[in-house]
Amino acid sequence: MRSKTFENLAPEKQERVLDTAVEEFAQHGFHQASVNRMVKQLGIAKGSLFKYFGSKEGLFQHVFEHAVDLFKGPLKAARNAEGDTFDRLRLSLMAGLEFVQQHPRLYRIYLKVLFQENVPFREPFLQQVRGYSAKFLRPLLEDGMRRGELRADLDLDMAVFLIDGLFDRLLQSLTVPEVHPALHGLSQGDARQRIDQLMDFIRRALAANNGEQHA
Amino acid sequence: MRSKTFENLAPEKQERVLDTAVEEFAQHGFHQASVNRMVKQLGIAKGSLFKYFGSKEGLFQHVFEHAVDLFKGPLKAARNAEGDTFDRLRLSLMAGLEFVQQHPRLYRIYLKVLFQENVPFREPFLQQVRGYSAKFLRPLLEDGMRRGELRADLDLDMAVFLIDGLFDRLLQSLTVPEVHPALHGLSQGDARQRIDQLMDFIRRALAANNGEQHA
Amino acid sequence: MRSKTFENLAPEKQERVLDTAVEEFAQHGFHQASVNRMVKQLGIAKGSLFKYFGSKEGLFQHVFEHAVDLFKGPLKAARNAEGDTFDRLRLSLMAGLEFVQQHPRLYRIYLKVLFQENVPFREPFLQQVRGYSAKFLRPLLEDGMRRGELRADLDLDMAVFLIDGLFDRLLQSLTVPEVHPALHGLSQGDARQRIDQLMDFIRRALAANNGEQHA
Amino acid sequence: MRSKTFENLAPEKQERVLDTAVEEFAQHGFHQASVNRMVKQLGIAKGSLFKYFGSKEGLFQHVFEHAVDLFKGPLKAARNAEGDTFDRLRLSLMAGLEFVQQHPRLYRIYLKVLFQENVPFREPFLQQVRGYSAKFLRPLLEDGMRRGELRADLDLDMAVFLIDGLFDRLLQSLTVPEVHPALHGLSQGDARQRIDQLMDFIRRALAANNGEQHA
DNA sequence: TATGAATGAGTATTCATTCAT
DNA sequence: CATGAATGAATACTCATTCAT
Repeated sequence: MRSKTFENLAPEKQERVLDTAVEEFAQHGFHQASVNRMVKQLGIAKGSLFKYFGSKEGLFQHVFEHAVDLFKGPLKAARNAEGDTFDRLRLSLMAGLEFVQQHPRLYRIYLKVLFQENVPFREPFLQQVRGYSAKFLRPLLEDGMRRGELRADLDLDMAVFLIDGLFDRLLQSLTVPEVHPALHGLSQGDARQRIDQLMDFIRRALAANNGEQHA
Repeated sequence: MRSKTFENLAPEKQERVLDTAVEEFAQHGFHQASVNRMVKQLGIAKGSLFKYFGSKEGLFQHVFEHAVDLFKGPLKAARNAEGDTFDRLRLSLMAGLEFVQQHPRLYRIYLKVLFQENVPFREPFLQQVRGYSAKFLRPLLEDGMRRGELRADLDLDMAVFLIDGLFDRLLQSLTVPEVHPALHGLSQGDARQRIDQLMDFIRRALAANNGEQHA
Repeated sequence: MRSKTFENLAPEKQERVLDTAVEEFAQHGFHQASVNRMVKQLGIAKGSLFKYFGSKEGLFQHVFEHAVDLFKGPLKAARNAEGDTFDRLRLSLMAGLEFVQQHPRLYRIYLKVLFQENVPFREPFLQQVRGYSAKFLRPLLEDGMRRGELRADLDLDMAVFLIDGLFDRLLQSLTVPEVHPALHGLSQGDARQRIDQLMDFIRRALAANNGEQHA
Repeated sequence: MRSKTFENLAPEKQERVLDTAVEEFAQHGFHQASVNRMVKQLGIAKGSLFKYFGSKEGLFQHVFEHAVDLFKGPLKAARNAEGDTFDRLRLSLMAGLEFVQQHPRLYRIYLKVLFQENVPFREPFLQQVRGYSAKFLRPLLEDGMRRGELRADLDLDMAVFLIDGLFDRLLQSLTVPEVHPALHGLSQGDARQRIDQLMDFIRRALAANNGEQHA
């Protein structure tokens, strides 16, 4: 969707456009976001933005692709992590936390899209994120079972669901004020403690030996 | 907000109006919902709807209050449930499941409101729902600790957060297609099996004796 | 326009309806007045008001006729006043002042109608008020000329215009805040003084002997 | 309030828009004026008018400012006039007359605003017009007293009120049909005669020597 | 290539009036 | 006779999109 016109722009201008769009979409979601506000904020002509992206939808897609690109880094790092299954899970959670802390607006956009129907690129957007579970979490757990670190009777679907859900919820709680005010805005140390507690829960629920080595 | 005019209407008409509004809000959320579409769908004059509720906001509030009323029943049933802590947790989850299965659109509205800012009555709406954890889940867990059914070293905040998050996620997965397609639309039996698996996780993570009696 | 239905009402109810209408029209003028507000204020059904008067216009006409009726009394008193021309002019001004002080809302309605086109019954309304000059002021001045109390070279049209305009302006200034704040809300004594000053002006301008006997 | 968009328009289009707005506001007053009618009359899109002025209120403000600008010219001319106090008063009346004859619709708007509450910019609007008396008429009369052309016992407040009221009334009568049909639409010569008569009245009422030099 | 004026279908909301009960 | 639910054309205003300059 993004035209060559946009790619020919000075990189810093491209960045400014992207940043403004991210801010607007994060604050208002797709439908309530206003192209008027964006061009006003940017100080460029309305026609220009449409030349760059064709439509509001195209602009949104650009933001989406950018977010996916940014997410690839931490994911790859987590994928290559070493240690036992739980160590690697913990690292992937930390990677997620780092991402949402560095890109809170992208995370907000994702959360807004989650339950907003009629948002363009919603399906590919969500599939991409779900790909995390399918392509990363599941293999990790399969590996954990092969190694005997996880209970042999574990239902993989359900384990993926459990971890995915808990991780997601914890990230929301730690970063988005309105979901669980109680856990929001913890200090670095407290956040780490919550993460440890969560990992403890997961170990107890999933580990082969009831997580006793953990004590 | 709801005027006497509306209360004087024939009950079946009240129901039709409510149903149409629920459908519209569930599909589009508050801002994208269109009063025009609603009156067209209902076949009534635009002025009538505004006579009934004063404003789009008033109509939304009516829907919200209706939802809260509907939710009180299952909640009360769950509150009075007997058995050990895990039995009671399970029953409350079943109550939640029954509610979202019978009123999937109300659940969708709630989910849309969660991450939509600028929605009227958002705060009271969410507080009402959060009240579930605060007034119901927490006392239940406290009771479980007193009885010695839960680990003595359990952090209550975290336990509430964990269960609340998992229950919410499971309900989403079982009822809202776009969140976790894999778990959506299971047969009754399969859904029950998923619930059992989830309860097993929770027991392992929380029970005093590592849930061994469960085996 | 006023139906028999209305005339059959209990007099105190008739009065309440009239009073509410006067208040609404005085506050908002004809177009901005709201029938909704009136029936709400009155606690009667909307249909009833329309039964009584047929339309908003009919209600306005009723108010108008009521105002004219009320105005007849002071006018008659002023007409029968004794003394020289200037004494009688002064008494008619005092009569006008008393009227607008006792019925400020009716006066406000008149002022709103003055420059509001598209107001029903505007022409008859204004003609009725103008009748004051034509039927009362002009004969009084004619009489004054016959008696030799007024300059023989006086242009009657212009004299009527002058007095009418000044009286009207003074009443506005003394009773309606927004026209001439400087003169509004004077004490009884000060208002009387202003009236004396005005009469002095008029005597100087109109009297046969330059108003010297006045000193 | 007026946007750059409007200022960038071709001057003749700006004029057409302004003219249409003046016509609409003069005919109907602020509240009854219809933006729909204006754009229909202009043959432009509804959105355009709102781009130009932001709101109906903004459009009204533009008209108001335009009127004030137009009024500055005649006022300055009157201020610099020479001659005795009455000559200068007469010239200022002539200036007013010329203005209302050239811009009758602006004068109608002013008259409508006078007794219409809830009109935006009403207070500044009226203050601006009242400024005429405060800044122009009063100094002129003070000067007249210093020169000994006016009676020494004159109450200035009252004199300002008198002249202001009479001038206003005369302008209304000469230009707005519904106020005093008798004086409306006079020929140029007749109008001039009326003005002379009015000035004669004023001289008699205010002059030091009872206006005898006038005979 | 950038601009920004123009568009027009869309939004929520109001209100005098009608008429079946 | 009184009621008040129903009407629908009207209101001011928004906004993504187009296109001539």
